[in-house]
Formats: sequence, C-alpha cells, structure tokens
Amino acid sequence: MAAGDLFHKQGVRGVGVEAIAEAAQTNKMTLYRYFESKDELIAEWVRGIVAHKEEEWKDLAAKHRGDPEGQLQDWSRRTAAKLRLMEERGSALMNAFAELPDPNHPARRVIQEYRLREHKRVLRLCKEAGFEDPKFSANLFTMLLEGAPSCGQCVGMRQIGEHLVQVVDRMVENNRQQRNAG
Amino acid sequence: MAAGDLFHKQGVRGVGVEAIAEAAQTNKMTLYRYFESKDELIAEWVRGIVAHKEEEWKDLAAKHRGDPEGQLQDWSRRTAAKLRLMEERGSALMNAFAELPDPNHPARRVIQEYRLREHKRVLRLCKEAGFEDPKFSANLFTMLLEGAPSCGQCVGMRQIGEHLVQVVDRMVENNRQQRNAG
DNA sequence: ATAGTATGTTACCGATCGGTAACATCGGTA
DNA sequence: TACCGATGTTACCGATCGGTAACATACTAT
Repeated sequence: MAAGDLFHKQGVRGVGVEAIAEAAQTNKMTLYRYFESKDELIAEWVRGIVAHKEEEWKDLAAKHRGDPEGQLQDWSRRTAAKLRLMEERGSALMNAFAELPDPNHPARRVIQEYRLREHKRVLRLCKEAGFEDPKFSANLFTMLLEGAPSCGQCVGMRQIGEHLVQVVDRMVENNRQQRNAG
Repeated sequence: MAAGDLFHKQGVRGVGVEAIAEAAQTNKMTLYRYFESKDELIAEWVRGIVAHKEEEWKDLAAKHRGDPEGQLQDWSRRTAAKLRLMEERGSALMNAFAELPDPNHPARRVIQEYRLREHKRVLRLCKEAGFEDPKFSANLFTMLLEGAPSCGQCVGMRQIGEHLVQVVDRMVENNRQQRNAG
C-alpha cells in the first residue's frame, strides 16, 4: 500500500480519501468497495505495520533463541536502522496514535494493543535475562524505544540510533557483570 | 485559556472553532477579533505552554545554581509530577506536533524551536556536570523525557514517573563516582 | 460471442468547517 | 443624556470532506 506514505507524511487526518485513492493508483469508488470507511482504511494500514513488526519479533526470537539479552540488543539495532530511514517525521504508529484521540477508533485500538504486547514482550525478556529489577528495566527500554524517533527529530536520526544501541548495550553489559558478581 | 483542555483531549485538528469559543465562554466572532486564524490560535496556545516551561527552567536554574546535576534531577522530578496529572492522553506538545505535519505551521515552529532549546540546555548541563560523553548523556536524557509520556500510556503514568526519576538519579550517581575515581 | 464480474467515471449529497458581514446589545465615560 | 468601544447574535459563504448512486467500461471464462 503506497498510500501509507501519504498517511505518514501528511497525517491520517490531513489526507483525504481522494488523495489516498490516487496514491493507490485507483479511485475513491473502488476504495470504498474494499473498505467500509476511511477509519477502517486507516486501521487496515496500521494493521499492516503492526503485522510487519510482529514478524520482526518472530525473526528476533528465532535468531536469538534462549538469548534474551541478544534479542534486546538486536531489537535496538533494528530500531536504529529504521530510524535512519525515517528522517523528518517520526514514528508512523505514534503519530497516528496522537492524531486519533477517540479511544474507540479501530486504528487506535490496534496500536494500543500492539504497544501493550510489545511492552509485555520486553518485560518478559528482561525477566529471562535476569535483570535485577525487570519492571524498571523494561520501562527503561520502552521509554528509550519510544523516545528515540521523537528525539531523533531534534538531533538527527543517525546519532540517536547510535546512542540508542550504545545505551542498550551498556544495560546488557551491566546486567552480565551484576549477574556474574551476584 | 480553558480551551487548551479541548485541544489536548480532542486534538488540535479534532476540535472546531465553535467549540473553542464555547469553552472560552465567548463566541466565534469575538475569538476572531483577537486571533487572525485558527492556526494562530493554536500557535498562541502552544506559546503559552512553552512560556510556562521556560519559566520552570528559570526556576530550576535559580534553585540549583551551579549544580547542573541537581537541575537534571529536579527536572526529572518535575516531569514525573506532571506525568501523574496527565493520564490517558500524552504530552500536549508532542501530540500537537504529530498533528501538524506542515513544517511552516506557526505552532509547529514554536514547538520545534522549544525542543531544540531544551535539548541544548540539557546538553549544556551534561557538559557542566562533567559527564564522560555529554552528547550521549544528553540524548539519553531527552529520549527518556520524551519517551516517558508515551510509555506512560501503556504502563501507567505513576510507575513511569518513578522509574524516570530513578534512572536519572542513577545516571547522576554513576557520573559522580566516575568523576571522583577519574 | 456472451454473460458476469471488477473497475473506472461523473456527479452529487449532506455535513462540517474556517471565516465573515451586518446588526443588536451592553457597559462605561463625559 | 449622548456616545463609543467591546462583545454577542444570527445568518451566511465557499470550500472540503466522507460517502454513494448511476452508469460506462474493461477483462475473463466458458
């Protein structure tokens, strides 16, 4: 769906259905034969992004089976890689979330549910990795991951990506030392 | 301006001028005698928020003169206190920023300029505090500060506030030890 | 060829929105 | 009293937007 670029660049509320259809190389009528409303269209776009992220989590678990620390590190690296391709406008999900205040909006629900799943996953990884205070570490990770795209708009995505990777590496390193010492 | 609550809760694009006037206990006509457009109205609202934050920075500098670490810690505590009053919808500034993709929108410019100032200030404090890698630490702080309201929507603002304070305290503590050892 | 399905086109509806004109009203001042 | 500036009221404009009806066209399968 190439119309996703429009959603990301102009915001889901700032782009009209006609423009979406044009970007998808079709027209409004055909669009409405596949999606029952613009809100559902937005939700479907969001579902695509979320599905892609879920697949990446699967990848992650497969590549670092039994290595939760490796998963956390790799996730930070993947995030940094995406940051580099982001430039200007931040996270598509977070922006859409901010644009849709209605708690019952289908797209917002999809985003919120994904965030909860992601945070739970991070928390589980922190527990498995034997972090001293898993809740604390998980919240720390999530704050960093969600703050990065926003902060990157200020100081540049490349730099923020590098520092994100660095800090996660340090956290993991500290945990290893702590674990071996304890 | 009580209409600010509307902007925050429903989003700047989701609230009409009529509703704004009603919330301000006046009418549309009078509103347009003071603001030349809705965009300027939004910008003015944002300027108010930014001005308030600037005053807090002044307070901070006055209360912890010559103590950059104390300033960073206090700022994290103030942020945590605000998080507790936030619940549900996140940062007003960040949401507005996400809602206004146009780089020339007056409100967006105000927000972006403030973010740059804030990051510069944090960077300066990190330098003054003698952090080993001030750029790195400043980016870390900013990621945490900007990620907190977002992450708080997932795990609760109270918890995220506490953990934000904790991690900043640890960073400062580590820096003190590093500095004394080095 | 023919029938059936998916897609394109045009025009339109109703609602909402930002913004304005014209006029009525009120409050203070001299 | 007479006046004047600020505010309220109503009605409206033009534009845009989400969504639909009706009809035309193209493609595919048998």
